Amino acid sequence: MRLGVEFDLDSSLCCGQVFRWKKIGDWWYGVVGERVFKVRQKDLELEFMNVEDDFVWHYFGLGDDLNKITQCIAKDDYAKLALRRFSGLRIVRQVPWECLISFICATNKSIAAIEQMLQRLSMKYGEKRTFEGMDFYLFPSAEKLALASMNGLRDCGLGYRAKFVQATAKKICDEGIDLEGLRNLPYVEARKKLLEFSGVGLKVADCVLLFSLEKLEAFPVDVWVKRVILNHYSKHFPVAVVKKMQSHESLTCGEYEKIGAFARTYFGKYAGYAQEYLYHFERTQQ
DNA sequence: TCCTAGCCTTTACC
DNA sequence: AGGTAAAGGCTAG
Repeated sequence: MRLGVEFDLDSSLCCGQVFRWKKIGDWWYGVVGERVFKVRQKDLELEFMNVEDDFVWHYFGLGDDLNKITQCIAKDDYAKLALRRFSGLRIVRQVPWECLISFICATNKSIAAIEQMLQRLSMKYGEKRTFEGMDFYLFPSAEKLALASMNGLRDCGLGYRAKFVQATAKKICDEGIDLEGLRNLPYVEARKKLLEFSGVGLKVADCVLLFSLEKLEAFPVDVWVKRVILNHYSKHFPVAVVKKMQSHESLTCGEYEKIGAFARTYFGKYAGYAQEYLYHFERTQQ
């Protein structure tokens, strides 16, 4: 596929929004829903195998007007630096179910640990598919995880997250919840529905909204984004609020909402894109 | 209504 | 080797 738009495959898959892609040589191998396929990029050429054009177009968010988005969120020198550093990074359209479970599991875990956990879950409970002589595993269904034993889930390294995963899977099965359908709700209402799942607070909900439900105004605030705010945007907050944010590591709900409200006012309706560039930039500045 | 403290497991990295 | 930080959430008070 000849790209008529700006895109960077590596940045998009390495910025911490997805956990199950694997690079072998210059090919990225992915499992999305029932599909197992591979993708590689050479400048303006995006090459892929075992998947259709329109799926790739939608999955990698190639329909997003990145020029417009970039202009919109380039509000200051720091944001411009991050935008330039990872130009072409796009928000991927994940499968909501896998995204929900992924970020429920992500609490208090580093990215390497999250990847390992999700891989173990998939190998244990997901269907095996063979592609190019290699084994890949679909992400397990809600039915499968709802029936999984607590010890089985804990063996995958989930720890206290096991009961959240099981309860969420059960709720989806029992109530026949259509996560994809949340795309049709406005941001605040879709968020309210997500918060009803156990193991889902404001941060996890925002990740699911941004990375799978196309709510580009969602602005997930984790420890890294909090550092970005304290180090580069503190002048936009009252001194008392900044002092309180510095005093303890985890955010209160009130502080979280204040940061989100600021981000949507300051960066506009594509605040989520700003978050992803800033997050990735902060993390790679070690 | 909002905030706080204590607790929840495991992994990776230093 | 031991300590700490890691894309946090739940509950009681």
